[in-house]
Amino acid sequence: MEFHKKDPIFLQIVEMICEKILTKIWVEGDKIPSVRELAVNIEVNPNTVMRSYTYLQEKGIIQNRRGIGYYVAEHAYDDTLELMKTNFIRNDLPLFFKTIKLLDIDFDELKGRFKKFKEGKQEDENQQ
Amino acid sequence: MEFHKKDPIFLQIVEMICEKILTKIWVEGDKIPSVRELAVNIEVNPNTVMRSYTYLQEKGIIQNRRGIGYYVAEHAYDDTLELMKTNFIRNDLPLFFKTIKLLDIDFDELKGRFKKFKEGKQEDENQQ
Amino acid sequence: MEFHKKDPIFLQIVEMICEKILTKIWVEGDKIPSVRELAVNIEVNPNTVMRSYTYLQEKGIIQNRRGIGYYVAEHAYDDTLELMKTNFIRNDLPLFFKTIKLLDIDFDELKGRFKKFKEGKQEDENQQ
Amino acid sequence: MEFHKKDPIFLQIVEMICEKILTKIWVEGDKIPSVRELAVNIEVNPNTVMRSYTYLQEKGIIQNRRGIGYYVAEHAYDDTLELMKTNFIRNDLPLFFKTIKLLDIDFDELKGRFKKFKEGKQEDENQQ
DNA sequence: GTGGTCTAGACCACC
DNA sequence: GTGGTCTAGACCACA
Repeated sequence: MEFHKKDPIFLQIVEMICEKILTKIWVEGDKIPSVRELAVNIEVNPNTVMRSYTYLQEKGIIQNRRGIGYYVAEHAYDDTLELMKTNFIRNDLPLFFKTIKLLDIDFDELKGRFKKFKEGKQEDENQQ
Repeated sequence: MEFHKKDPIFLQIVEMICEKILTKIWVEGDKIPSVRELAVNIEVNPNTVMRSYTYLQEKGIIQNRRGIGYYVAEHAYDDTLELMKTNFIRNDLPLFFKTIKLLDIDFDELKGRFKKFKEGKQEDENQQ
Repeated sequence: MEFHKKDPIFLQIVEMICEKILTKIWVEGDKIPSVRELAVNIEVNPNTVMRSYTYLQEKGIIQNRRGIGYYVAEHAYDDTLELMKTNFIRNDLPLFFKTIKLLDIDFDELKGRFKKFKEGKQEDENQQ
Repeated sequence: MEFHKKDPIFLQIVEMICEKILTKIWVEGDKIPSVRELAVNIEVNPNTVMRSYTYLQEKGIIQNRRGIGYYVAEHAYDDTLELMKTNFIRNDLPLFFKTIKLLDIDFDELKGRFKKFKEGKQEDENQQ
């Protein structure tokens, strides 16, 4: 897994997990990889993965069964969607709008790009 | 000037300057405030302002005339626009699209929000 | 480490690091000293070392692994050589030639001097 | 006149004057431009020119006749040559040698370049 | 432990 | 007056 340096790594892991849940790759009740296992897979310090899991547990998206492992919690899909949506609308969107306006970018042109993006990424979707 | 703590202050200063240039408040050849002057104005340490100026000079957006001060460089407007635009398209846009798709947000609804945003900010526009 | 005062210290540190890379004392993938460690070693403020590292990172010669430290980047040797060589040919050489011509210095005599220089420095070579 | 930012401007002016003397464009006894005149010509603060003249006067290369102006001093040619030569050999040459060695540049190839340089610049020589 | 940012204050060379 | 560099020391987030 590759990380950009804009956000902390543990948040990028969180996001990766949220994606799995939103795309129904992982559904409620599924066991997710152990801290160590994931750490090895994505070549990251176990502490960092631990931090991601703790974060997600606090948000109620995953649950720990002691000695067994972490599981996708009940209502995880809805909670994740809710969490990311409010986050997006509160934080990302205003900045996004500000930039579009400042750079004088045509919103309709963006729509075209978005369509292409959706189609172009179709095949990659189930990888990884 | 107020700073959020998501980005480092010196980058927020950079952005502030870029905005001045993009909105033509500062145009090519204009002298910009001296390091110390700006530092006092926005209540920040001169080192921090210095860092912003150095950064902008490396990008070719401002230029130093020795012993005199910093000036908005030639082609600063075009360079700034270019720089921010490619940056936006390469980095922000893909992430933005990815999130919209993942959260299944309606693009046309966004357009409505954007219109409101633009109008809502109308009155601030001519302040500085 | 001793510094002359013609150039800023942080650039002398940069040069020192480039030399280590060019002489293969440090090779691609090597971890270089942490900011604090080097700062103590060469008796300089950590900020100054930080500045050197940031500079080198921008040039793509070293890379940061978050929370771990700085490493000599891929192709660092080639990049460094390339960077210094073009720099030398574009900036130093013309000035050098201009001066030699102006002072009417014999080029072949210089060659002799250079040989002596090379031999005279021979014993220092393997120190660090 | 254009200045690079490696050296202070006043030293670049000094050098420019030395060149005029070494190329015999200005010879002993010649009146050189007044501080103000030169300052206007090369678009520089008069104080800066003044500093150059003072510097040269201290070195005995130009002389001030009060109320009249500055003149190229006796033995200016020899003194300039001497001054620049020792300067070159003491400061520039060792650095130059060090770099050539580090970058593993062939000295004989340099000689070829120098020849070309000499010829290529032939026609520019008497301008300015 | 690592880097990264910031403040405060000093000193210097240059214009 | 201007920028530029450096030190000292602090604080923070991240791995």
